[in-house]
Amino acid sequence: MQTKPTSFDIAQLAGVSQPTVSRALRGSTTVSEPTRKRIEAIARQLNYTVDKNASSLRRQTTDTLALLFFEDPTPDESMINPFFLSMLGSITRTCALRGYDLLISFQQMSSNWHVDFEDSRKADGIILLGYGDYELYRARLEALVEQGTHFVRWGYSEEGQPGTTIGCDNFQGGYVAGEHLIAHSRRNIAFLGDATSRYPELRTRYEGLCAAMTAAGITPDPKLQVDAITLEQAGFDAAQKLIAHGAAFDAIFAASDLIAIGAIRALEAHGISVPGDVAIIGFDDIPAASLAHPPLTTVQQDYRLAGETLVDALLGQIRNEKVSAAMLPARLVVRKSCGAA
Amino acid sequence: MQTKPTSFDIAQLAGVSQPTVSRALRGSTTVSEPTRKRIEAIARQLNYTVDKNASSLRRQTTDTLALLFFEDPTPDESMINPFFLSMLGSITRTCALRGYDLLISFQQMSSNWHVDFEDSRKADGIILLGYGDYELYRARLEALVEQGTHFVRWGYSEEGQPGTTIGCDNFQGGYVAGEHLIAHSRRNIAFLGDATSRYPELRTRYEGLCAAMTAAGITPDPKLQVDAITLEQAGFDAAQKLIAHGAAFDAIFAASDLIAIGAIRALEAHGISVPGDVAIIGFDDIPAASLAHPPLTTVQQDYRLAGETLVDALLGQIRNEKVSAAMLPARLVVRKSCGAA
DNA sequence: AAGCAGACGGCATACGTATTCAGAGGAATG
DNA sequence: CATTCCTCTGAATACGTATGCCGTCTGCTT
Repeated sequence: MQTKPTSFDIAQLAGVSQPTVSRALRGSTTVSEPTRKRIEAIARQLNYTVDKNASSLRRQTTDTLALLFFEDPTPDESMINPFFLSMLGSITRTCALRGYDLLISFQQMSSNWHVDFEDSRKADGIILLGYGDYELYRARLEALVEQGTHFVRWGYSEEGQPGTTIGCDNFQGGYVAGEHLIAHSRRNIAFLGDATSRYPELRTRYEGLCAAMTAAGITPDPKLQVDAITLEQAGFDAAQKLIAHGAAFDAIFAASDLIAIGAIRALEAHGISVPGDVAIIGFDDIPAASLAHPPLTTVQQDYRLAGETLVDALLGQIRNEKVSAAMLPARLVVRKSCGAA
Repeated sequence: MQTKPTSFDIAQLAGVSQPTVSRALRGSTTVSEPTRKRIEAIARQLNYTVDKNASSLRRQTTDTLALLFFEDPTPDESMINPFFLSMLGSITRTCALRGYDLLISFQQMSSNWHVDFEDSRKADGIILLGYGDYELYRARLEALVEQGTHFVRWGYSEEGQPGTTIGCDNFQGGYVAGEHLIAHSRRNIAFLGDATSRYPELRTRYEGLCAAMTAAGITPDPKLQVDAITLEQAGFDAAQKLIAHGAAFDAIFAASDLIAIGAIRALEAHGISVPGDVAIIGFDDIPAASLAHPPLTTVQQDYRLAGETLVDALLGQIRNEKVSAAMLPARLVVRKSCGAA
């Protein structure tokens, strides 16, 4: 068995024509029961599998999706946001269930990924995963739309935005975090995370927090907000800056778990106890959150549902269905770092 | 521009034949400089990309590798060994550098993955990633070899094993961990990790530890070895068992960081201080290791080199070069949990 | 002036599958 | 018994690219 068997080989052995083999194996069309059985038996015996390339070429569809990670400040691929890694598992799983293969790629923002997948018929559609400077790639998204490329994005969802976006309800997540802290008598809540338009997801979390504070009659103090991107080191630095600034605070809401973990490290270095002096809540519920010390209370994004929703939205779009943006709920997971029971 | 441009379209516009276009874009063969320039200009202008399926079909090669994760005790894809996730980044990166796409798939051991990739010409070769019951899939590996499928495996490397295996020097890793603990006056070193033949990687780490102890004149105590697979909960349980057993120990070498982290949790629950009462060293250097409390001293596997080596070995095999197994060095990363400066 | 090599590029075809069209045979119907 | 209508299957072809083979034209040699 040096050379891979083709549908012709099977046809010959079964005493039928190649098209009949194709029909029999592909199901649907009219092939008599005995013929089909015979063909299937021979196919199994020869270990036959349909040649993916020939099939894709003929059908003009690949049954493959492409997953594109891109992250702005990632010099090293080891620093991929752990939350995205969790989602990866869910996405591959959903793809497999739906009968699709998954092509994966990490990209620099600068590369011309937008030409590279559906154009060359490597994939039927693209899933975009990554935070980053939104304005930088908005033009590219628009190009994708114009080009008729199928894609969905994870992230911040906004009116009039190109393409379909699936995201977590960042505002609500920030709100429940704020509520919880306030309910446990914290009043001076700091926010560590970028509040500029570069990272709309993070800013929205901040807005949720502010809304919760305002609702409780507390005025958010702009001095208690420090920019940080989603890296542990950024969290550390931001907390340093916050402390150095001198404004009093009894709680921190971090825009991500990594930031929170970095912040804890900084607080600890300054002899500030968590949650005694300062309560902390993170965002994402990455695997490391429960390992942190103290275990991190955090706003959980349902990566499982997220992956599933992304894949199904993309498949819907490929089938030319009307697909709309979706906002997934966020849920508070209470552990030790917030000082609640 | 509704329909994707083909090499015919370009040919027509350039006033040449389709084969000339193919030759011009593919490089190598004889096409005059001006013609090539002209063709390239038109191609760029039309946003032309080679149809991957047609090209693969014609050339009988896909320029795609498949990455197969499989893990024995993984009910949930979120529990993928973090070390493998780190490696994923390195593998995708190397693939991209080498001009290959990467197809990714998580598999149950029970599925018939071995038929599914190279057979159907989805990929030119397969990278196998995952610990697990070795005997269970040895037969499948042999089938792959017989079938002439190109593949490389990450893991335990043994004489007479089917296929090419790249792995970390687990023995040496265990040895340096042992040496370090002994050098810091720990004598009663426990090992948490499976020492059966089901997980040869873990057992080899244990053997390395034992060798170091023996070299220092210490006789390893079998009572201080408790089976555990690479999960945090397993580490917790194993440590519980170790404590309950009553034998004295002043150090733990855990077969993986997850086990170590679980063990720390168990020790802490029993009021045993780390590293005061018990020093701990893990294995892998997963991202969470440095976040653990105390930060975990661990034997680092170079995931970066590992991914690169895997990809290059596979590509070598595909090019029919003689590829041999490789053993990558392990390196001790000293943090707080071992009690050294 | 005739021959010849070499550079360039076209023709034909193959890769393996899926689908359209049409035809053969049989059953059903009048 | 003739006609119609299915049911099943084969012949032909298209998908888009890459490559072996061969022709042509230029320019150079003798």
